[in-house]
Amino acid sequence: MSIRVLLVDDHAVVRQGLKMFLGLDPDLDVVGEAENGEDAIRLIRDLNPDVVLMDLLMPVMDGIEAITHIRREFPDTEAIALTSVLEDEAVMKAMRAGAIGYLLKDTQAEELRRAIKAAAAGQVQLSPQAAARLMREVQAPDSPEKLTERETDVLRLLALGRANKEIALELSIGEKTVKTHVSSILRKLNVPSRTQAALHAVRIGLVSIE
Amino acid sequence: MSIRVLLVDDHAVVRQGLKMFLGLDPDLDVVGEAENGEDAIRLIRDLNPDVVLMDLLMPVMDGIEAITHIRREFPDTEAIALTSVLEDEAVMKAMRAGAIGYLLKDTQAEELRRAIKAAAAGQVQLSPQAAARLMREVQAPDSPEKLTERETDVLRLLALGRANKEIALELSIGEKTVKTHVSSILRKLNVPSRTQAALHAVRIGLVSIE
DNA sequence: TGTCATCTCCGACTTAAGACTGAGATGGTT
DNA sequence: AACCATCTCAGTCTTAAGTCGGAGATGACA
Repeated sequence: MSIRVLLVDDHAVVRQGLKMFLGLDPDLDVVGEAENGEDAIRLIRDLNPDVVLMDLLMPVMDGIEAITHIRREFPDTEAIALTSVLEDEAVMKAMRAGAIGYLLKDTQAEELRRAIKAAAAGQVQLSPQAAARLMREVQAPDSPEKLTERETDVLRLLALGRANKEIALELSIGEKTVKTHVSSILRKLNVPSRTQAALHAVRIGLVSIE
Repeated sequence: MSIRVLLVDDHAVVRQGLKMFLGLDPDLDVVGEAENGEDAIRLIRDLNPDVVLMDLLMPVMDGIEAITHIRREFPDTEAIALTSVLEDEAVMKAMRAGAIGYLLKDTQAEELRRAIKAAAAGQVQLSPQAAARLMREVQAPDSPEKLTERETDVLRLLALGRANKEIALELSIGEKTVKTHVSSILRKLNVPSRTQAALHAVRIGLVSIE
C-alpha cells in the first residue's frame, strides 16, 4: 500500500519537478496537486492523502495557515513544509502550525522520499539545517519575545511602508499608542529602526512583497 | 538538429520540472544545468547552448548579471529570463541586460517550448503580461526617472536597513550627501519614506531578502 | 568652448521617529 | 480578591529623517 501524497505549490514547474522526484518511488503515489492553501484544503477532503508537501509562500492562503487547518481538521494527514528559504521564524511558525517536517527545496530527491515516508509514519523529519535552527531556538537562553496580536497588526502596516500617523488612523487608535507599539516591536525584534522591522516582517512572510 | 538548452536555477526541483516539460519535445535538448550565474557562464563555454533559461533570483551571481555576461561573451547564445514574479523593473532590467525573452514560471509547458524555439531563432518572446508591462513602460508619458549609480548604491544600503550615518561611513561620503541622495531616491521612486524605498528595492530585487 | 549630468557638500529648517516614564481600563487567571 | 498581560494614552526629550536652496568639482559630450 503506497503512501498518498498531495503537492501544494503555486508554480506548476515545481509541482512537475516534485512529481518526477517522487514518481521514481513505487511506495509513493502523488494523488493530487493544488496551487494554494484553499485548493489544498478542498482536495484533502476528497483525496485523503497521507502526506501533504506544502510550499509556505503562496497567494490566496499561505502554507502556515493551510497547515494549521490541516492539523485541526484532518488529524490523519501529515504536513511537510517545503520552502526555498531557511528562516528561523518560518521554521518555528511551521512547527507551531503543526508541520511534521521542514525541508528545503534544494533537498536531494532521495532525502525527500525518505522524509515523506518518515512523515507518513508520524516521524518528525527536519532538514539538518532546519534542525540546527530549531535547536538553537529552543536552547536560546534569551528566548525571543513574541509579538502580541496588536503589535503584529502594527508591524503589518509598518511593513507596508505606512507612517505612524497613518497606522493610527487605520487602526483607530492614537499616534502615541502606535509609537508605544512600535517601540515594543523594535525591542522584541532587536532591530534599531522601523525600516529593519519592515524588512524583518517581509522576511518572515508577515506581509507579501509582491 | 535539436536546440541545445541550458537550465539555470538554484533549485534542483525547478530544474527537474523544466527538464520534464522540455524533454517531451524532440526538438529540444537539455544539455546542462547550473545552479547559479557563475556556473552557468562556465558551462556555456563548454556546452555552447543555443538558449539559456535563466532564473533571476539566485545566490553567487544573479540572473541579470549572468545575462549581461552572456550577451557580451557569447553572442550566439540567447537568454530567456524565467522568474516567478512579474515586476516592471525586473522586466526592464532583464531586457536591458540583453534577454530575448521574459517568462513566468507558471507558464504552460507548451508555451515554454514555443518560447525556446522562438528564442533560438532570434525572435523576441515575452509572456503576455510581461509584454503588457513593457508596453506601458515604453508608452509611459511620464517615464520614471532612473536612479544614478550612486543613488543605487545608497538605495542598496538603505534597503539593508542602514541609517544615513552608516551609509555615509560605508560609502566614505558625508551624511549630508547621503541625505541628498535619499531625497533624490524618494522623489524618483515617488515614495514618501525610506521604509517604502527599502521595500521597493526588495521588490525589484536590488537586494535579496534572504 | 559651453553645456549638462552627476557627485559632492553646506546651512537652516520642519517633521517624524523613537526612548523613557508613568498610568488608567479591560479581561482572563489563580 | 489579587494578579497579570494587554491595550490604550500622555508628556517630555533626543535624535533621525527629510526638504529646500545653493554651490563647487568633475567628466562627458557636442
